[in-house]
Amino acid sequence: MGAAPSVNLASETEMTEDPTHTAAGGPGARAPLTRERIVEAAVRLMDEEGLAAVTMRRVGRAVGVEAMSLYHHVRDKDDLLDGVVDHVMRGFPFPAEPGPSSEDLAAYGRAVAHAWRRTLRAHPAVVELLARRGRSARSAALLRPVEVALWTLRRMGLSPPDAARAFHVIGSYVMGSVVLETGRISAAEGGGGATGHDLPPDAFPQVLEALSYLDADDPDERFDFGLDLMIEAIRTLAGRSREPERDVGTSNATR
Amino acid sequence: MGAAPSVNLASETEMTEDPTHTAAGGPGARAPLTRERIVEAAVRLMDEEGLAAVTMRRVGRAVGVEAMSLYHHVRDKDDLLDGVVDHVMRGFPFPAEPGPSSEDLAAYGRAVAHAWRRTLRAHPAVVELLARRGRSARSAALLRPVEVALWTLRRMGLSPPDAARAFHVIGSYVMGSVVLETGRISAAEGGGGATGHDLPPDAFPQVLEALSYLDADDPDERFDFGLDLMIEAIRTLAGRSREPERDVGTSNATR
DNA sequence: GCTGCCGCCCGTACAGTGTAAGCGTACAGC
DNA sequence: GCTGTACGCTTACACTGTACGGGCGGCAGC
Repeated sequence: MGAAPSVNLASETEMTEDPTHTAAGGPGARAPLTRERIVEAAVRLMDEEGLAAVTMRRVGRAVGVEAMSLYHHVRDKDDLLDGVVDHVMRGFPFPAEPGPSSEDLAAYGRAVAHAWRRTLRAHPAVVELLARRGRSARSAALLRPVEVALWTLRRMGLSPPDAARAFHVIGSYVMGSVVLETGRISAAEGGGGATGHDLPPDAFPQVLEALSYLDADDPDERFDFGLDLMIEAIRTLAGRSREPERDVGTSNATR
Repeated sequence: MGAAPSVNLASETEMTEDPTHTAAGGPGARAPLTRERIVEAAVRLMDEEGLAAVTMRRVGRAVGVEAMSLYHHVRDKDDLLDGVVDHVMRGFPFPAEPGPSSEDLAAYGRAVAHAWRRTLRAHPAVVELLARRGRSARSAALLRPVEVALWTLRRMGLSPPDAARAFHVIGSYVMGSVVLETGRISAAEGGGGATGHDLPPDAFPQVLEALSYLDADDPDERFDFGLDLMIEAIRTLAGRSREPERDVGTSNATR
């Protein structure tokens, strides 16, 4: 966790926030209650109890304040959620700069994809937030990793339109795998097949068999399986795109 | 009071489903209000105004009934949403049976992926529902397309564990692409950059350029670009898997 | 006919949501 | 001292899901 709050004191969520106005009589304000503290509390709540638990009143309680007091630091709830996305993306673990060789760049691309995956899996609910707001939540913290990913694809030899396409493909894959996996997880812990109708045992044999394999597999290896596939394809595509020797970056858009 | 629905609201309403108490001479009950009608109204509401608009009261109004009356046909709201997923998946457009050749099977696989994509894009909110409930919503209507997809992969020559993996990869891609695209769409129609801070013009040049390409591209072609990539990879994987003397262990086949 | 009965629908009520409006108070500058 | 301002609190309103109880209509038995 790159941007982990060093304070880390709490260990207790809900009520631990003390009055705090007893502290120093100095010029300091009384227990700041900054926007950042609010956002951090919201992130914690989201990670621990899901997006539905992120409620103005719950967040307020977590920072020791009434709900309406939050509105002095966030415009409304959407603004708070934008702050949550921003805060999470500010923790994006950028990999170390790559070398110039094709293998280095491929490895770097893999590392960037892993960083995305790690970030999203650490806070699965942000996927829902990203899907919900789509384009409106475009903070610098969110765009920087996108920029790096696109830059990497260009460096691997893709033309601008191909880089955009490749980013969309890989991004979709990363996003979707997080959706599928965390959906699975939350359902697994959710209470042991509550709804009732278990699947009939003999219909859907393929599904039954596949489920056992999916459960047995390591999700990370499964993810790499698909990722390697795409990176390999990108390298061939790049090679084709670079055909006219030095001339990088022009045309060759449509295959 | 209860006997006079003619005076009843009817004013604005959602869309005034149907009169329900026409004629009334026959032996018929008074417009059954079956679970199916409720689910259909919920789907319509979800498609037109988003998942947040699916409210017991709103659904009730759409079928001409008070909210509490719905509870005689659905256990609770989650049950209703399960019904929504079920109803949508029952509309899955199964492609025609394939021939036995490898090309036919590949084309069939493509068609199945397209059917998934079409179904999800027609009702984008079900992605959120699937992600939220994950495993608990496993009706026959949902599992049948999964079974077909797995069956197709097996037919293409994949071993059971490879078929499971490939399904996960392609499924993630389909899911993710729908998330990205519909997120984009809903944001585009959502009100013209409401939040405020537009991105600084010169930072993130790659992002800016990529956005223009992504907007210009046809989403379906972009989707096919990634899909073909995966199907091609599957065919090689299948060929390798079916060849006994060639050891499958090359780095990404079996791990 | 009448009398129960029972499935369906409604009205009311309660806890919880986001947030608009106004009040109280502690500190800054004078 | 006084005053303006920033911040937190209280109250209030329109919503949400749903527990509870009551009423109305069509049925079986007689």
